[in-house]
Order: sequence, then C-alpha cells, then structure tokens
Amino acid sequence: MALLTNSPRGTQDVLGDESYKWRYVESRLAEVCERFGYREARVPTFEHTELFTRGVGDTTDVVGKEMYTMIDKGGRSITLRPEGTSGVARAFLQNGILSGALPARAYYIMSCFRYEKPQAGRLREFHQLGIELFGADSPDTDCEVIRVANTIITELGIRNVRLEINSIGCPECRARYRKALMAFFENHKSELCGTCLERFERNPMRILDCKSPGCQAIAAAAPLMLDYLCGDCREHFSQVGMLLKTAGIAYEINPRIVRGLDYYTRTVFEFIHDAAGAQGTVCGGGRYDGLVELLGGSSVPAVGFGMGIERLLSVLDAEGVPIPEPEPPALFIAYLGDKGKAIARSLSFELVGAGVRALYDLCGRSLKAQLKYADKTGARMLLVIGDDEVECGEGRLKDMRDGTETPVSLDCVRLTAALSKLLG
RNA sequence: GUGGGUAUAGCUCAGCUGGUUAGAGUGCCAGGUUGUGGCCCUGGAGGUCGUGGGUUCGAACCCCAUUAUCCACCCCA
Repeated sequence: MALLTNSPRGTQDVLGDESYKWRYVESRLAEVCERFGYREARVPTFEHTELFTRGVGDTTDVVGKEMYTMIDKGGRSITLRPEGTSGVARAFLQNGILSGALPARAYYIMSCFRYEKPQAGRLREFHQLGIELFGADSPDTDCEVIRVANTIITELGIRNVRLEINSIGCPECRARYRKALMAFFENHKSELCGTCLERFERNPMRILDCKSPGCQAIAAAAPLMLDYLCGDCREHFSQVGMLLKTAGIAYEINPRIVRGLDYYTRTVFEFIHDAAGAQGTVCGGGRYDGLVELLGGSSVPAVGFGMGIERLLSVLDAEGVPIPEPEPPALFIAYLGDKGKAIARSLSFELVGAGVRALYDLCGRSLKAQLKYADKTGARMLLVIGDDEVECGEGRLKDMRDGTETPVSLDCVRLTAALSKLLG
C-alpha cells in the first residue's frame, strides 16, 4: 500500500484476465460495422476546444463542466475528446470526404474523457464504438443506423435490451414546442424541484425526464414534442417507425427521451438494459442534421450513435454470455543443468519462430518450481530437458492434463509436428 | 456539483462494549523428492490498520477533517 500513486480516479486497468474480452467484443463490433459498409476512422484524442463548445454546445453539461481542457505549451486551448461525433465530423469536413460521394460512413472505437463523478457504468475515461453516416436524410438512413446497433446487440447474444425512440424535431418545431412547454410549466413553477427550476430556464425539455415524483406528476400532463412536430418531421418519424417494423426491430416510442448534446435533431434513440446498474443506456444516438454546418461546412444531414464498451461488457457479463478464452501456451520447456538450459532456450526460440506458443524457464529455479509455474501458465504440454535428454537427443512430451507421455526427439520440426498432432 | 456506504497483508475478509506482540483463508517464495505440476504437510516473506489531526493512561476500534473507492442523484456511453 506504499504505492507512489494509483491510477487516476475514474480510470481502469484492463489486464490479461479481462483484455481478451475487449479484443473479442471490439473485433465483433468492427466486423458488423464493416459488413454494413462502414470504414474505420482514427481521429485525434484531443482537439481544439472550440470544436466541442461549438459542436456539442456550450450550454450542455458535457461542455460546461465535464471537459478535460488545458492550455498547451503553444498557448492553444485543447480538450480531450468527450465524445466522438464532433471529431469525426471535423475530420470528414477537413479532408473533403463530405464533398465526395455521399452518403459516407465511418465507425470508430475510441476512448473518451469526461470529468464526472464515477459510479457503476460511468468512468472518466471510457470507451465507445461510434458510427456516423453523413449525407443522407431519408428515414431509411435512420433505420440503417439503428439496424447496425441492433445487429451488434443481437449477434453478441444480448437478450434483454429494449429500444426506445423519439423525435425531437427540427429547430423550427422544437422552438414552437419549447414555447408551449414553458407556458405549461410557468403555471406549475412552485411545484417543481430545485433542479427543474434551473432546467426551466436552460432546457425545459429536461424536466420531462426528472425522476422526482412531484415533477413526474406534473410532466405527465405536459404537452408532448411529438404533438408539435412539423409536417416533415412527423412524416419522417412515422416512416422511421414503419421501416423498423419492416426490419423486424421491436421498439417503443418514449416521448420523454431527450439528448444532452445540442447537435441532435429529429430521431433520437436509446438501447437500454436494466441489469447494468442505473446507467442502463448501452447505446444512444440520433440524427444531427445541423452539426456539419455548425462546423463551417455546407448543410449535410447525418445520423449516428455511440455505444459504451464498458457497459456492453457489463451487460454481457450480467447475461452470462460466454466469451472465448485465449489459447494457453502449447508447450513449457523445463530443464536441469546448464546444457539442458541451453537446449531449452534454443528450442524455445526455434519453436516460437515456427509459430508455436512455447515458453521456457527464465529463472533457473528448481524443477518443481518450474513445473508449478508451467501449471499456472496453463501450458498444455511439458518437456523436461535434463542430462539424459541432452545425451540422447530425445525427450518426452507430457500432457499436463492427463499425464500421458509421448517420446519425441529434441528437434524443432519434429516437436512442432508432434505438438500439432497431440493438440489437434 | 449533491447525498449515502466502505477503507486492516497482493486478493477476499475477521478483529468482542477502546487494553498492551494485528489474525485467517487465498496468492507468492522455499522445504518435505539436487528428474516431474495439480492434492497434502512444514516454514518464510509481506501490514506505519487510507492519510492528518483530536479525545484517552491507552485507538484498527470513538470524534473531526481529508483522500480514495462503491452506489445513487445530476448527466450520459
């Protein structure tokens, strides 16, 4: 406990007993995305701060109080990315992708940073898969993006997830709705909780998903965004719903979903799992038709989502979904004496070079200690090289599971052949 | 930012209403066989009881502060 320091608050070490799960999940995610025609984008971990204040919106909590922002040695304000969409949108714009063939699709698996108080399913450095689709505003587009998320979730073997969707309209219908909402809550101001009084000024839509019973009772009678959608937005939303049905994707409309990032328009959605603590949103996303223009481009509609890797893993764990474990070493070579050691070493080098997962003892410990260690590594086969083996150039491959032994000559090619025969 | 729980060995935890050398299990190292792991037996290393104050003759235990961690709110992936 006299450590110099621990990992920073809200960060996690992912070591050998966990990292294979990450590898597995990430490779499955990438495979699905690529099957849908998305290609990987790798963008900087930090960006100029204004990208986020503009893109995400400086009235949001994410920008207002959760960003890791610092001045670099050149006097520039830079920020560790709190989300992925703005960076990818910036990259597509800067590199002329949005002036090329559209729609353009991208996916990414990245770490993001938010200065929040950690709890279950919430870290300061967290990881997410994101996909973005630029340059199409049809309802089919929204449906495709939701299908990608749905495919990932079902193909990973997750069962108990529900999809909730809503439309928060375009800026025009949202402005009308906001007005109606404020008029409604104006009459109930005295009954609202403290935070909702603040929300009343900043973002009255947030009152709708307040958890306090008093506010919920009031909000139950509040006007709904869906009733204030303009004709185009309403048509778009109903088309999305129909397409989801056609695609066989079950969903429910939750008129109280709002999103915390300013750039969202029209369709918003969440995939929610109940077993993973209070932070049950495994995936959240929606349409953001205004973002590219905000960043200085022409008007390019877009849709995307973010999916939390840590939350995904905890859901997989909660549902008991099996994840394939990594292959153990095929062979451990133990030895006695200096000559034995020399052979163990050169044999091990040759075997690894030939593609065999082979280890040998590095510590010069007793044979018993070497075998104990071999056992702990999970090695399938054991080879002991002592004076006898050195002399006759033959040894015995011992199966660590059942103890059976097979004679082999101490030769890389024959050993490799014997191992592949014994291990299948 | 707000609220609640927790903090003793690498890990999981005991430790009585404060009482003198702080324990167990597990893991690690070694021995029991200078050529065979797992099981068993024996021994060893490893702790300023999160940190700093206070109360007391005496604090792992009580009080205060602080930090970390877990959970919830807020917000979001």
